[in-house]
Amino acid sequence: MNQPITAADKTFIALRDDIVEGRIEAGSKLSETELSTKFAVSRAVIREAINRLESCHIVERKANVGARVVALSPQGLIELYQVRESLEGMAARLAATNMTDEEIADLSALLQSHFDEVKGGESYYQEAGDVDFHYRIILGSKNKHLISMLFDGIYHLVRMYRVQLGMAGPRVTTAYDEHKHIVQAILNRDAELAEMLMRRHILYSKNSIEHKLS
Amino acid sequence: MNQPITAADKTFIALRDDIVEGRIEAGSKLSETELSTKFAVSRAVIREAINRLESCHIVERKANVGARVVALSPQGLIELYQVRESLEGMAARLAATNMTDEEIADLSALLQSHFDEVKGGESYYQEAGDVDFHYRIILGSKNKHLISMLFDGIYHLVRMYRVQLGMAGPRVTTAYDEHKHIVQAILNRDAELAEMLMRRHILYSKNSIEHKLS
DNA sequence: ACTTGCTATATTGTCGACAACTTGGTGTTA
DNA sequence: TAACACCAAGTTGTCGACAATATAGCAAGT
Repeated sequence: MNQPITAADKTFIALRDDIVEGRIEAGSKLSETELSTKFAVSRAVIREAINRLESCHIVERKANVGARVVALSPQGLIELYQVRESLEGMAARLAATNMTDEEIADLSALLQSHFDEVKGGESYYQEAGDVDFHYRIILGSKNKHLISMLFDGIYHLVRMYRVQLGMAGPRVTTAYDEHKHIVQAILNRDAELAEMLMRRHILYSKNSIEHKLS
Repeated sequence: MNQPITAADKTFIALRDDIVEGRIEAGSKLSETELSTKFAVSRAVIREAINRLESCHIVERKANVGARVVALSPQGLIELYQVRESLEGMAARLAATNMTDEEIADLSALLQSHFDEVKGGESYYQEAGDVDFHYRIILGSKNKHLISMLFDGIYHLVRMYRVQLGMAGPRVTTAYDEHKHIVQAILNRDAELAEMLMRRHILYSKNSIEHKLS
């Protein structure tokens, strides 16, 4: 799926991006016929794309009625971060035992490059870097279910909230230190601590966002 | 979806049960044409059912090649229980704050009925009761994502392992005590403890299963 | 005016046929 | 014999048409 092959793949990704980026607004109805003309594919392809979006929890469907883009709400965001805390905490725990020394070294290098950017005054410790950090740890868990749940499901939703509620990326200043401590715990193969630190990290992140929203 | 409406709903559920119960064996290929004759529906319906099975992680699909039922492995079971530990732990934590007094009372009553059964010598503290207990706590979390991930995704897979690797339900003797302590923690609104106990409970369960397998 | 029931319309669900792709086998060549 | 190209059969992907269902609007009755 990294290389979209079929028309349904491409349509799924295009539609998902349209929704996540807000070009199709949250809560709006998805008409199959309308979309099929817009994307120049048959309704079967659109239906498959919508089905996949549904399993990502990006749209909701009712039989014989149709599909709507999910509505964003503060409550929904909180629930999302609760799941993130749970899953990514476990991912950090597993990563501490399952990552190879090489992978940990790479992770350290990534962190160092972030440090250089922050120090350089660019303060360009933006979403891309943060996401990359979390990605590596999730992959490091080597747990198929964790990986797919987070990558295919949760992360696009998180991004949708980020984009549409206009949060300017993750917290720049303190997040770096938190990342550093997590890497240190993984380096020490301290699974318990890695999980705890990751959960705190996400909890702080959630609190920060809630604060911005209020 | 509780009441399957469309043909795709019914086919999805029928197919899922066939796989979980082992009537379609793990690792086997799913031919769309073959299934469409077997269930007397069009291939479109079969395709939708298979798509949904894929998002449950019950089958795996490769573009232009087809779908296979997932293969069961000790490693897969371990990964599954890691996710369960993570998610159900969080569910217990949330349940401790989000369940109503009434729901907690019902949960206590359920536990009591289990106690009566165990005491009555029937030792009929079987899967149904165990599953019911966990269901209520998951629902008590009031977290949509948690609920759907566990109900639609994880639980059918767990059941598939249970049936096909022939594990005779959950541990009868000690599980009751663990359940009791979890309920007590929820009753005390002690979220922290509830999570910890639930995680232990699932961890023990995993260890018990691993022991049986070896 | 409000409710009730029907009808018309539009949308989703299902189907069978065709197109595109993978795979295994065959034959050719070095 | 090994390697390569190609062909054939079968499977999946895509399409347009038809059937079933929901929704909005109108009409009639109280």
